[in-house]
Amino acid sequence: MASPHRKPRWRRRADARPDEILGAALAEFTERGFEATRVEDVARRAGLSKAGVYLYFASKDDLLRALIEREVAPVARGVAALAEAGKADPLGAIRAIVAALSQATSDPARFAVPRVVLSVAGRFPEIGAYYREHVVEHGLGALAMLHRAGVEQGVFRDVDSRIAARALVGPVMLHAAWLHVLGGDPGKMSPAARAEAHLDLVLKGLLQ
Amino acid sequence: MASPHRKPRWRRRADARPDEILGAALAEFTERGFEATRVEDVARRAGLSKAGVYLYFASKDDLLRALIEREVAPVARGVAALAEAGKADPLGAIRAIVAALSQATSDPARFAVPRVVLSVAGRFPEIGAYYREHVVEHGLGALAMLHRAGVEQGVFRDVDSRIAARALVGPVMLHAAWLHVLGGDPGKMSPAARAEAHLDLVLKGLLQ
DNA sequence: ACCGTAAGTTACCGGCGGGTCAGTTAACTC
DNA sequence: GAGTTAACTGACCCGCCGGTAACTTACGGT
Repeated sequence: MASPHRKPRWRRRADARPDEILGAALAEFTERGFEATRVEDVARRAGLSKAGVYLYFASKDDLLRALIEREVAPVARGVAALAEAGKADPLGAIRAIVAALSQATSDPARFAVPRVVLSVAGRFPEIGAYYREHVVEHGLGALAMLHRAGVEQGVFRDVDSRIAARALVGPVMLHAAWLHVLGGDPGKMSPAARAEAHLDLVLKGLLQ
Repeated sequence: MASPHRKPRWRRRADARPDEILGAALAEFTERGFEATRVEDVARRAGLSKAGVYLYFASKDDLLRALIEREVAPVARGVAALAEAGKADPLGAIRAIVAALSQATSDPARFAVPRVVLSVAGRFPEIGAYYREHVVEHGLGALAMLHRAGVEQGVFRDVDSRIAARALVGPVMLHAAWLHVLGGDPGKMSPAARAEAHLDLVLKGLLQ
């Protein structure tokens, strides 16, 4: 006999679906790139059918936009919080931020979004602009403010704040791109040690 | 009458074709991205038919590989030359290299190849690896050698040479990515001035 | 128990684009 | 010139994938 309590072929879970689909999309986009992943791949990984995805997102492009927006929001909040908290001790805050950034960008999963943005920005300039405004500009702006605060307290030299911000972040990002995009060998140095060595150099300078 | 000396509908130019096709491919890939450009777009821009392209390149992927290889070669030679020439005056050489890099990466055309590599490296890991070995590793290696030379001459502090190389190049590349990939506003500061300010910071340090 | 509806599914369509093929024509050789 | 070869083209093929339409099923309300 067929049990009257057989488990349903699928469940109605309208609340959870969008997040699950976006999660699957991030994973697939990271592994194969946006253009090469089929909507059906995303659907399968999220545990529903392709048409199911189209119940929540109007198009593949829309899926990408929604993904970036979702991922950007928490980063933007985190940046603002860190910057605000560090005004009293700019040097300490900068140390903490660079260390945290070095740690975060060492994790392929946490570098996934920048990776995707980098690869699709050519085809979707709005996405590039969105990411720049909400993450890059915001983050560099926060560091620049910390630098200004440090100048006023007499700890930092009075150089261009944007240059200072880039000098702090640039090498970390270069390393991450080299590692995750170009497939570089991580080597034996830990993210923390790398951050330390980098900070020492930028703070004290390269000259003898 | 139909002139017997009418100009031919096309010319046989087997020697020039490959280069022209690669040039067209670079332009199209830069404008639209690799995935979004059709082989026919490349063909049209190169002035022949789509089937003509397939006389010289086995596939679209092959076209991409050939392009990267062609573009990488001169850069690799240039790097080697600069590094060799600068051993006597490491500080001067580093100044020159950073200034030249800042200048070069400000030009969208000269940043086109890195841009394309960045965007396709996910789908073609061999291309990422190739670029890393022949350009990034090579370039950073040359800078690291200059740093070692400077340490021995007593001009530079004895820090990790790879860290030093990244600190010199990272901020410049970050700025280029911000400018050309994310669509940042160039602003009024000239590439030369930016290089100067950056060098001043990294050489003398951020601390008061 | 039985609706009504929203959440799913399966099956399909259409066109786009990578790649090929059969024929054409430029240009070199003798 | 006639013959040969290799460069080049136009027209075509076909598989893939974004998107949709028509149908089913879970499930809350009465």
